[in-house]
Amino acid sequence: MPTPRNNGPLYLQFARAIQERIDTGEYPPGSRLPSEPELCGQFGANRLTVRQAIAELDRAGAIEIRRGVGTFVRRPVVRATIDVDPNSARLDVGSQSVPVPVRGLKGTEERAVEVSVGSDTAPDRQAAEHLRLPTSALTRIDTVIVISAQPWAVNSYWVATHLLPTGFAESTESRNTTVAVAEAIGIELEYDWRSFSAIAADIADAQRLDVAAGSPLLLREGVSCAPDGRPILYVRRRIYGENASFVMRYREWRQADQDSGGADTSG
Amino acid sequence: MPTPRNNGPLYLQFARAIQERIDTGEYPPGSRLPSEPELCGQFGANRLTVRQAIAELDRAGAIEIRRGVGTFVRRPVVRATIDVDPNSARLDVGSQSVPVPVRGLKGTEERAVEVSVGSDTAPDRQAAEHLRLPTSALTRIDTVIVISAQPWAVNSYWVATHLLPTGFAESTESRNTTVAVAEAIGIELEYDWRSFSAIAADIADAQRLDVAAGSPLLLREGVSCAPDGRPILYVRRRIYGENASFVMRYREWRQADQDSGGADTSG
DNA sequence: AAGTGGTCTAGACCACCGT
DNA sequence: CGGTGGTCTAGACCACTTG
Repeated sequence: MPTPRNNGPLYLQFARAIQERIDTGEYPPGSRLPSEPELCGQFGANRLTVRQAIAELDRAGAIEIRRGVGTFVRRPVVRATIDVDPNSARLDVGSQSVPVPVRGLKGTEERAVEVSVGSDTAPDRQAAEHLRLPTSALTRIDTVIVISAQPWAVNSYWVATHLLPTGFAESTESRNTTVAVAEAIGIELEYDWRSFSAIAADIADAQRLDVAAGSPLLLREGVSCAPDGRPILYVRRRIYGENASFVMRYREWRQADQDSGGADTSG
Repeated sequence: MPTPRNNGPLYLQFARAIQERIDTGEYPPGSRLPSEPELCGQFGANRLTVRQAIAELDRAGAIEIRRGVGTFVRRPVVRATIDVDPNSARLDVGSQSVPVPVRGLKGTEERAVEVSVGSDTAPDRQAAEHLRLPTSALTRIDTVIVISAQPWAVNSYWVATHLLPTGFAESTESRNTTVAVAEAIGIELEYDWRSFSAIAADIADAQRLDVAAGSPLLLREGVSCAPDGRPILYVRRRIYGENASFVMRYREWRQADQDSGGADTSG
């Protein structure tokens, strides 16, 4: 009996209705939403339609679904902050020392999960462009950074195959890959550039990060170069969006202009 | 006839299967996927199940669905790059001059879409904390940046209500809000800090940006302060992830160390 | 055992796009 | 017009969590 198509599809109307109940405090943070059958009754709609509305709110990050338990209004997220300091970050010494302000943070490790030579996907071609080499000349190292037994980020590194000693891949387990690469090829690496953008988790990344496909990821790409400027290493780090925030503290830099040599905490 | 629950739900198996066809080049970029009925036949499953697999790939950004036409493998995205230069960006003069390398880029404007005083949602409380004022003392200005008639970003600005002249909201149409605020309150604004992270589009942002709820957005937050360091303005800009990438060119900064006063292109 | 959310089917009708 | 994807229903069975 609801208005047919005046206000868009039913499931969006329901999603907006529930969101409004959250905004007005009718469903406060942490509280349980009515169960799916209950909402079906309230809205007079099929369960699948109601579920579509709920899925919308879930993807939007407004609610948290706990299977077998119920659906709850999400509390505001606390993100880890990582400083990006252009003055101290000029030497690329990697960045495993993520200052994550989360309880029980022990055991940070970077595990290589896959090494491929000369593969040719879209990111491979992008890497080839940045390093000015054909994809066939590159080795790609995929790793996962695990913090407190939780996958925190996935990385892909590309470097010219001829620079790497044979058997390098096997030796990189549980190590900082950037440092390992720099040592292996005997070149001190500097930042060329770094960039930030937001992407959707593809199916492979979603599996490795244990999140839903399409989840927002913070993509941090960059090239590290030799002291003479030759591009050596292309890195693509994908971090689950809620896990991190990169901060540039302009005012602090201004105040401590002559200070230098701070700890590298750039992610 | 398919294996029941050994490899996870059917729709994920189908999604992975289709993704693999894309990765192997069986479905090259730009090509049309089989229609839903065709895929139902291939997989021997219900249309809704197949659609769930397709939706997964859509959210992951692997495909593009054109209603009434078909479903296509997406071509790699070209992102606009925006330089973040800590040396030239010390004065906050706003940043409407986004150098977007997209054809037909004319007409950039920032429209105020909503002004509220003393509202008290989660972001409002965050703003209050950053500006060290109660939420009741703040005015919030929501704007949309439109480029080539396309919504490009949504912004929320918070500033102490008592600093603003009465009737300010009506005068900000089609203007750079940061500049307008700075002029209105008669204070020259500097960057205090800026941060980048990734968030999911909530329902309101999704509507304003004309994207699906849950789409990855690049969140750029920050505080601008008076020359004496007092925090004045808190900004929250949400940009559709595929639209922008913020770049820090360390090597260029190193090479041109004494140069200063470049154009402000920070988004 | 009871209640929650997760998956899947069969079938229907609609909105959009191209020809 | 025919084919595409979008929405919706009714009903079934399953997996998970809690008591």
